Amino acid sequence: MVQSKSTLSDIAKLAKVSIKTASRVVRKESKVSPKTRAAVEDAIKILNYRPSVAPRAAVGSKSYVIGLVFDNPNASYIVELLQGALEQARKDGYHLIVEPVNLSSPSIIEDINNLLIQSNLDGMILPPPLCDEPSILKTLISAGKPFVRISPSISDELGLRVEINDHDAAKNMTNKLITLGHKSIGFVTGRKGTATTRRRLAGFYAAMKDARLAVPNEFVLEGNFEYKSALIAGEQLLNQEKRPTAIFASNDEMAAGLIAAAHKAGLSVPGDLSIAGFDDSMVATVVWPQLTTVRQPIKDMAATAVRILIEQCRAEKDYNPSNELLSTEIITRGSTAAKEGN
Amino acid sequence: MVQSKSTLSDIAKLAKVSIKTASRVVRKESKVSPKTRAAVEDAIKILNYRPSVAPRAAVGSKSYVIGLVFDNPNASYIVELLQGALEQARKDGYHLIVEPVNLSSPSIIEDINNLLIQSNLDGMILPPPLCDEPSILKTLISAGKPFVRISPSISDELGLRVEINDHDAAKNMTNKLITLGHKSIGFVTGRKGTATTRRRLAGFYAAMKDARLAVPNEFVLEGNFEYKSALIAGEQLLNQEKRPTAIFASNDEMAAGLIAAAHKAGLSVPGDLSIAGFDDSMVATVVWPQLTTVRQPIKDMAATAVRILIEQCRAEKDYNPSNELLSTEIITRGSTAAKEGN
DNA sequence: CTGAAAGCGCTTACAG
DNA sequence: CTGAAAGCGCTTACAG
Repeated sequence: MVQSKSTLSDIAKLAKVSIKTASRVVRKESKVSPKTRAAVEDAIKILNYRPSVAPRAAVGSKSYVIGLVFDNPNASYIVELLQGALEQARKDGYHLIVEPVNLSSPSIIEDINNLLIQSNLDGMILPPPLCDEPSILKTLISAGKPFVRISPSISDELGLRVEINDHDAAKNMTNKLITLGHKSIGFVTGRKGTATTRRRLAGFYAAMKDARLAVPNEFVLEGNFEYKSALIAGEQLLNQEKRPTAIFASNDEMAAGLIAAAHKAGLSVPGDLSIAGFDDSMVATVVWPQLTTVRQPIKDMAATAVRILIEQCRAEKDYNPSNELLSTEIITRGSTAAKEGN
Repeated sequence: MVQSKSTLSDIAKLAKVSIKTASRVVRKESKVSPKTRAAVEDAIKILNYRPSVAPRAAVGSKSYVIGLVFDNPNASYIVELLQGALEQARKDGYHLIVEPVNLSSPSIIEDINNLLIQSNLDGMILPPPLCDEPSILKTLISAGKPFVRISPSISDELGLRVEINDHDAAKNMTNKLITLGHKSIGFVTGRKGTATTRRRLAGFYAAMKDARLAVPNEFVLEGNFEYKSALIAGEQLLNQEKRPTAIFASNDEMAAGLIAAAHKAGLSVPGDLSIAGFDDSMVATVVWPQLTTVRQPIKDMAATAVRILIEQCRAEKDYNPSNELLSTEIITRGSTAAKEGN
C-alpha cells in the first residue's frame, strides 16, 4: 500500500518489455498490442507505479503541469475555484501550480513569465480580474502557452473562455422579486467598467422593462463589489422619503452591506425591505437573515476551465476548441419576502 | 524583459566557467572565489536565468518543492493560509504544491503518498484538521519527509509545530468583556475533542475565576465551530429567563450564529447582548454589527511554517529545529458594548 | 577554489 | 507493434 518510488524501468523489467513500451502504456498511446498492454498494466498495479512529474517536464515539450494565478480579494471565490480546478486536474493526471500575484505590482509580467519558465507550464487558468489584463494575455500568447479565462470582461477571441450568462441570471432574479409583488426595486452595481457589472445591470433593466416597471435613476446605486460600498450607498438611499421595497445587489458581500444599512435605518429585513444577492458565497449563509441569491457554479467553472485547457494541451492540430457557458440557479432564503399588501 | 528559457550552460559559457561552477553560484554554495561569483552573477542577470524546477527534482534528493494539503471547510482560513505559505515559499526560492484532500476518504493515505512520490516533495505543511490524523503523520515519518503542523490538537513531538496561545487569547478576550462591566458571560465551545476547543474554554474559565465571577453550567454551550451549532445553542439559551449579558464564541462563524439567535429572540446586539468571536475571519466584517474578535495571524503562521520547514530541508545534521508560538490581538468592533447601568 | 564525467527517470526522434 | 540510443537541464560524487 504505502510504497516508495518505483520507476519505469522497474515496470519494464517486470513486464518483460522495453522501457519505451512501458512508457507507451503509461502515456496511453495507441500502438501497443493488447497482450503487451495488459502485462504492463499488471506491473504498474503490482508496483503501484506513478510517473514522476519532474523528468517528464525536464525532457519533453509537455510538463503535465498547469498554472492557476489569482489576485482576487474574495476568499470564498478563490477557495471554490481552487477546489474545482485541483479536482479536475487530478482527474486528468495533471498537476496544478497555484500562485497569488499582485495585479498592481510592477513585476507582475516578470512574475508570470518566471512561473512559466521555471515550471515549464503547459498552460494557464486566468480568473478575474487577471483575465482582463492585456499585458498578461500578451505574455502568454508570445510564450505560445494556451490559456483559459474565467468570466472575462472583454469577449475578444484571445484564448478560451468559461462564463455564465450574467444577463439572464440577473433578469431571472429581478423577475423573482417582481413576482413577489415588488414594484419599487433598487439595484447596486458592481465595480465600474467590468462586463459582469454591465451585464447584471442590463439584465435587471430588461426584467423591469418587460414588467413595465419604472426605475428611477436614484434607485440604481454604484457599488464596487465590496461590503462598504453597498453600506454607504444603502444608507444614503434608505434615509430618503421615497425608497424601494426591494434591492438587488450585484454580489453577496454588497447584499450583506445592505442588510447592515437597513439595520441602521431601523428597517427590518425582509419585512420592510427585501434584499437579494449574487454568487451564493459563504457570506450568504452567515448573515441574518440568510440571503436569497444567484448561485454561480464557481467550482464547475474552474473544473471546466481546467478540462478544456488540458484538452487543448493534448490536442492535435485539427482540434477546434470551444468556449463554455454554464448556467446559474436562484437560491431562495430568508432575505426576501412577498411585499405586504399584495 | 520577457525572455525565453536560458540554461545553466548558457550561463557557464557567458561567464567562461564550467557548468558545475555556475551551478555552485546559483545554489549559493560557499566555495567560489568572489571574482568568479561576480562573473556568474552578471551572466545570470544578463540572461535573466531561472533554474528549472524539473531537472533539479529529477536528479537530486532535493526537489525544492513542498506540499500543502488541506481539508478545511473554512474558506477564509484556507485563503489566508495559502497566501502566507505561497509568499514565503517564493521568497525562499521554493515552489508550493497545493492539494485539497478528503480526510474521510479511504484513499487519503494513498493520495498523500502519491503526491509525495510523484512530485518528490521535500516536505509538507499540515494545517488542522489534517495535522491531527496519526496515519498521515506516520506516512510522512516512514517516508522520511519533514513536516510542520499548524495548530495541532495534540502536542506530541512529531515534526515541528506552529501555534498560537489559545488559552491566553481567550483569557484576554474574557477579561475585556469583564472590564466592560459584564458579570454574566456565556461561552460557546468549538468542536469536541480538539485542543483548540479545550484551551479556549480553559482561558475563559481562568479569566472568570480570576475575577471571582460564577459560570453557571448552562452558560457554557457546546458548539462545533459551525454557524448552525451556535444558532441552535444560542436560541435555546436566550429564550430562558436567566441569560448572560455577553457571550464569547470560540470562532467568528459561531458568533455570527449567535447574532442570528439574538435577532430571533428579539434582542439587540450589542444593546441587550454583547457578542465576541475568535479568528478575525472575513465573517467578522460582513455581519451586522461587525464582530469584536481575536485576530489570529493565520498568514504569519503559514509563512512561519514554510520558513521552518525549508530551514529543516536545508539543514545539516547538527540543525536543531524549534517550534514557534505566535501572538494574537484583540480587535474591537461593534458587537460588544459596556453593560448598561455601569 | 574549479572542472570533466556520470546519471536522475523519463521522452523524443529514429530504426526495424 | 516494439526497441536501442541520445538527450532534457540539472546535481552528485570524484579528481585535481
